[in-house]
Amino acid sequence: MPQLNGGGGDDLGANDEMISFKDEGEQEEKISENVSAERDLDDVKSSLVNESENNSSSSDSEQAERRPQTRPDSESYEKTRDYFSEALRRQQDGGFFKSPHYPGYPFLMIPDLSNPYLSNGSLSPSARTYLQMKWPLLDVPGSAALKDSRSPTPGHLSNKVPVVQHAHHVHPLTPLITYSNEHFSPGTPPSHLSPEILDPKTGIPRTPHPSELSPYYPLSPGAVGSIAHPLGWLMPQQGQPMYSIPPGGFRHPYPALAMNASMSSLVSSRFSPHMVTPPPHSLHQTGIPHPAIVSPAIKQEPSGDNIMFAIFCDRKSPIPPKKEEDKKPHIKKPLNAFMLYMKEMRAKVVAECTLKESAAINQILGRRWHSLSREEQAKYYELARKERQLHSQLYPGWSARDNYGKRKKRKRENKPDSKPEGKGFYTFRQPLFVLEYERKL
DNA sequence: CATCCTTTGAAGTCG
DNA sequence: CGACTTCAAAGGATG
Repeated sequence: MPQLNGGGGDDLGANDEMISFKDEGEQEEKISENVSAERDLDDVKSSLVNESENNSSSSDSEQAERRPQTRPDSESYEKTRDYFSEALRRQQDGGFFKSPHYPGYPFLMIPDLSNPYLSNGSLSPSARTYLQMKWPLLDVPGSAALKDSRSPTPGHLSNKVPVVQHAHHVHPLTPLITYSNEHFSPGTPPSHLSPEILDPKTGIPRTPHPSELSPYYPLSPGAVGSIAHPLGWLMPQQGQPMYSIPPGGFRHPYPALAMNASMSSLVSSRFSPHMVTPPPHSLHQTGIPHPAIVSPAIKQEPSGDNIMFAIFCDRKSPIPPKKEEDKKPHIKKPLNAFMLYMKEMRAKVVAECTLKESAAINQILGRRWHSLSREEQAKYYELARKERQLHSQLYPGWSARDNYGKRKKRKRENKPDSKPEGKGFYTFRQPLFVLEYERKL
């Protein structure tokens, strides 16, 4: 549950500098309301999840009262609905299932796990996107998959989970960006955040060339086309998947049967049974790991190259299978709402300023997080809730305890407000960076 | 090269 | 049960 700010939302002010720029920063149009609404916001945070489970949207009148300036959301929502329509149309046309131009990026058209509808009856944007992005590397079993990119329904495309293929010449993101960051970035978003590829010089959206679609996942020789990360908008930095893929990761311990069982409960009747039941022969190829699985044999965050190496060199994995089996793969924690928000917004903040230090970026994002409206935050809480839900379904036995203490993180001996050596840089300079950035906005 | 920094939230441990 | 700790992401800084 969201932690409440005991002091009326001053948790951001871990130090005095933070407090000082808290009042003069970005989004001035929100500040006045934030002062009064922040506590309210905090108060309601704790109820967001449960509330969203029962009624994914809060009172319209209340929202209108609280956030009159969030009206642009309706615009973006309209666009979102356009995406929906397009996605639905293509789905009905079978476009997603044909011509897997991006065979490595099936979209998981798993409907909302619990509450896909907003109060107005519309499908929750996050509900639709959530699972599309869940397994960004799903179904990239090997080069064969790529070579078989023309197959309408390739056998390797395991149907353990609903898999949606992109039509030719359709940007994998375009029809399926269901909730965008438009309301966060009214201006021209960075190309890596945008569902469209923007010309770096003109900023004009253009049709991405396949070779441009995936700067994150270099293809192995012989691979056909590049793969655009369906979560590129959400994880624009490295194009890393929500969860990393272990080397040889498609032999991961995640039991396909368990996945079938669990996923089937997530799959609505919208999906034909053939999508759910995978051909047995594909199991070993596409024993699709949830991206949360990270082999202990590698660093937690493999580069895109490593990922692709893992993908394309599955059988040539340098890690002996037995050794791999011995070591329990590292299953990451599901991301919480703020982490999801950070993933989505980080690149935008980075693009808007020269800062690259994550600590500074995170400070900005933390402030922005607090400036979000209730419904904006609710979107991420809902997303995080589904994240946890799916995670628990995928890894029934997993517990956060499994990762507890694994980092051998050196415990901070100092209190947060004290100034341990080595923290000086951040303690004194980072807020200035942030302040500078805030002033620019 | 491992860890720190920094953020919020979830979930763990501990008294 | 409340307080505290750890880990999720990120990447530059630091030792």
